[in-house]
Amino acid sequence: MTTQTHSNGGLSIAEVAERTGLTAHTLRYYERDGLMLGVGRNGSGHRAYTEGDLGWITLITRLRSTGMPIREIRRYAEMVREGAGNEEERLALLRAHRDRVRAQLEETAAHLDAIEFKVSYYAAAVGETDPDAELIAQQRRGDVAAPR
Amino acid sequence: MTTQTHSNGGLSIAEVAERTGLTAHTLRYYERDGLMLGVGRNGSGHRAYTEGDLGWITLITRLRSTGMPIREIRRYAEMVREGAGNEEERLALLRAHRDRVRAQLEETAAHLDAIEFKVSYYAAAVGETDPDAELIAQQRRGDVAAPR
DNA sequence: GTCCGGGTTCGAGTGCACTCGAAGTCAAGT
DNA sequence: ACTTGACTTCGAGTGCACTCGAACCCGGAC
Repeated sequence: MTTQTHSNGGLSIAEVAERTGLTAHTLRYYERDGLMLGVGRNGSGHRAYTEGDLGWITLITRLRSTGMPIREIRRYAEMVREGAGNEEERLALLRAHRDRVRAQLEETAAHLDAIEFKVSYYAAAVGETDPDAELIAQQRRGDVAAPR
Repeated sequence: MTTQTHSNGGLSIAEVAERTGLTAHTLRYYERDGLMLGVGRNGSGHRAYTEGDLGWITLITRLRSTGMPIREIRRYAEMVREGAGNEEERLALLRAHRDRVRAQLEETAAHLDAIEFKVSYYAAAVGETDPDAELIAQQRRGDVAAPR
């Protein structure tokens, strides 16, 4: 059997798992838990994902990996399922998350700085030249621009 | 009773909890789990933290909040407790973590971009002017420099 | 001398996000 | 007809990092 759903009515769970990096178990779990917008079935009762579902899963992945809890994603999914009329609420939810992510990003950057410093310390103690340490020192001094 | 340990022999667990933002429960848990370097006790058997302990807890917090698992912090603490001679191994551990944090930071930044985009989309749909969206658009165009 | 607040140890409980196993179905291949 | 393998649902189990409760102790205030 190919992993393709018959009569080309969509993507099988195995295909979606491969493309998204999630497991089939996790995809079913998300659906059970109300995170999906409604996944269709084919003649044999197998899930048939659309390209739109793929995009939605990508969004879920972004939200999850930036720390949004499952239950908040579920709330968002519920709003989307309800259809037009609650855009303001969706916007508020997304903005709140965006603000958290921004803060988290800054905090992580600060922690990273401290960790870099410690690495430099050990590199010096070990007598090994840390190529990164010198680069960072240059950036701090303004000798070179920070990358990206 | 003040929360200060008697005869000024160090900081009480309550003081450390307040200063670090961790709970007393968590501080005991970290010690039990081998994350600390050896916390002293006073005459009554109460923990008496030093300023050095404070610094170490700060490091643990940074490592934890950047995603280092407890057991890896324990490994690091063990090496520090073993004393001089394993600096190269400590360095390797820190570098590996640093690399993960760098990667994580980039990934989060990318996800944030996508979320910002979605916020702009909804802001436009709602007909509300998103002050941030315009700023970001300017940055993308190069009209203004990105902050910080 | 009794009370009280805050400390102590030990072990069990919680919340989150998966992760897995069991038992059954279904369509295609031989 | 039978086997195979990927799917289905359902519910239970796992790993991580705390988090909490119970039972006890100890030093200072009243």
